[in-house]
Amino acid sequence: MVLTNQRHEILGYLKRARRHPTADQVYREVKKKLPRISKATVYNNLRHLVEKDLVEEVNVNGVARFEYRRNDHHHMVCTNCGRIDDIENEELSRLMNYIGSEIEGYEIERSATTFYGICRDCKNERGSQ
Amino acid sequence: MVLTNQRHEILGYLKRARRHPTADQVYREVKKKLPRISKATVYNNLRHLVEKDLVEEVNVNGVARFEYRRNDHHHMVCTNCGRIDDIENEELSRLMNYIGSEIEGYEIERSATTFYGICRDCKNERGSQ
DNA sequence: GTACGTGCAAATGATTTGCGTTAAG
DNA sequence: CTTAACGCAAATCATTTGCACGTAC
Repeated sequence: MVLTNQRHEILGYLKRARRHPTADQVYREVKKKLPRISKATVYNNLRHLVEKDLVEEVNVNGVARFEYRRNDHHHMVCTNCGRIDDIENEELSRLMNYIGSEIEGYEIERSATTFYGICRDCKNERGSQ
Repeated sequence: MVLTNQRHEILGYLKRARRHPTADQVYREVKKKLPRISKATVYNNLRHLVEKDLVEEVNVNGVARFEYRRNDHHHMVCTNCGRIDDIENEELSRLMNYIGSEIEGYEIERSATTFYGICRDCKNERGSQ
């Protein structure tokens, strides 16, 4: 893989990011370091990094979000503010892998579990209104 | 809810459809019965039906797909042809509900599990090439 | 009669692509 | 050197919106 400056900065930013940024957010952030970078380059690189399994893509409401690949985990999406949190649950991961291996006909490559709800911050805000 | 002809046909089509059609597929099919229907009407109604919980929306690769709401179930998406199949697994449903109820802070409303892989048809096609 | 729904066309927003130029290995 | 990657602008695709007209109840 050709390690360009652009690719390096994009991956670096994702490594640091706690949240799950959209392509546009990655673009804005990386632009601070590399002001001449184009949006197309960000999109191309994100796709590339996902293909190389260095980055994970999570699709929420039709918008792609990205995160540096780490342990097997699941997602919680706040339906109010759009925030995503990671959760780990070994029992769930184990069951998913087991089911994946048992499905007739299909050859499962991966799986994703997402919980939707209201995050603590949004719940508090609502309560205090 | 105002039950217009358009809404009736859209819901009727989804009830019959075995697959999980996109908005465009719904449009094309319903157009056969109601040639003057517009795409906007299809989109508006699909959104409406989802809000009313009569229809379920599944987002795959950034494209919305729809299905008439039935039992709690999960999805398998073929990464080759895009086909979606439903699977039921009580143990998984039970565990998901349990985890959802236990997550600190979040107030979970729903959850979704999707398996990605190669379906039987695509596997056979590849094998015979 | 009135609010809600429809059809059309235009707008939006995310993502992709074509192409001439640049830089990594 | 040579191929992959870049930057830019234009294109594409799914979805939404504004508005004048029509229809369910």
